[in-house]
Amino acid sequence: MEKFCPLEYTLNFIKSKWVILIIRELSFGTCRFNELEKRIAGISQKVLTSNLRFLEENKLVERTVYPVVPPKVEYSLTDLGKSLKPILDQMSDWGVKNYGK
Amino acid sequence: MEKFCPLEYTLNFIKSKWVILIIRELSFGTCRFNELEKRIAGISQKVLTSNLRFLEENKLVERTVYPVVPPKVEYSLTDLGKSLKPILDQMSDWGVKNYGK
DNA sequence: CCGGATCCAGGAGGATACTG
DNA sequence: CAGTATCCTCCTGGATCCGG
Repeated sequence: MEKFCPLEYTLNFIKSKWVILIIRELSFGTCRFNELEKRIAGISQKVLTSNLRFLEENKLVERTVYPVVPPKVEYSLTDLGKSLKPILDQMSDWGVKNYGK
Repeated sequence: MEKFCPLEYTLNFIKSKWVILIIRELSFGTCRFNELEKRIAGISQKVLTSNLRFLEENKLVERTVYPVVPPKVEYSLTDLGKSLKPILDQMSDWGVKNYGK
């Protein structure tokens, strides 16, 4: 049996390039699927979908479906998701400061 | 051409489960290859080697070879490597606080 | 003691086409 | 608009064996 490692636990949520980009976009506010796809350059529909599912399962992101035609689905960060933001900000700061060293 | 993303840049260094464990071990002080292998449960020689090479290439870890028989090689964190520690600590804190939510 | 060389499995993610 | 369904490629990392 593996010992629980909080560091590894957290890493599992943010180790994906796409996940952190999604969290950053959603930190600006609620956003529709299509809007996310446009804002995150290079992401495919499949990858966006699977990453959003993953984030939803882990309660970092909330999904709201409006039963209209055409479909409308909105995504937003939960409080738990928002609580990751300081970590991402710190990582971003480190990148700015140490790029190219 | 891709735009530079500091967040993604930093993530590249710490997204590996093994890398963060190695950095954490080395944050306690200089360590030999064999010692690292024993302390990091479950890591294989190949993976430990390749991760250390990666960290060395990116100047996060320093490698010192003593030309003796049997071979002796010591690894330690550079200042750049040490500067990642606060980020790892913050991630660890988040894991402790939010595990199981 | 410290690796390098080789082979292999699993998962992330890209490309493309299709649908309620 | 918001996905599903397929197929395919690359990379991480596990297992094992060999060498200075």
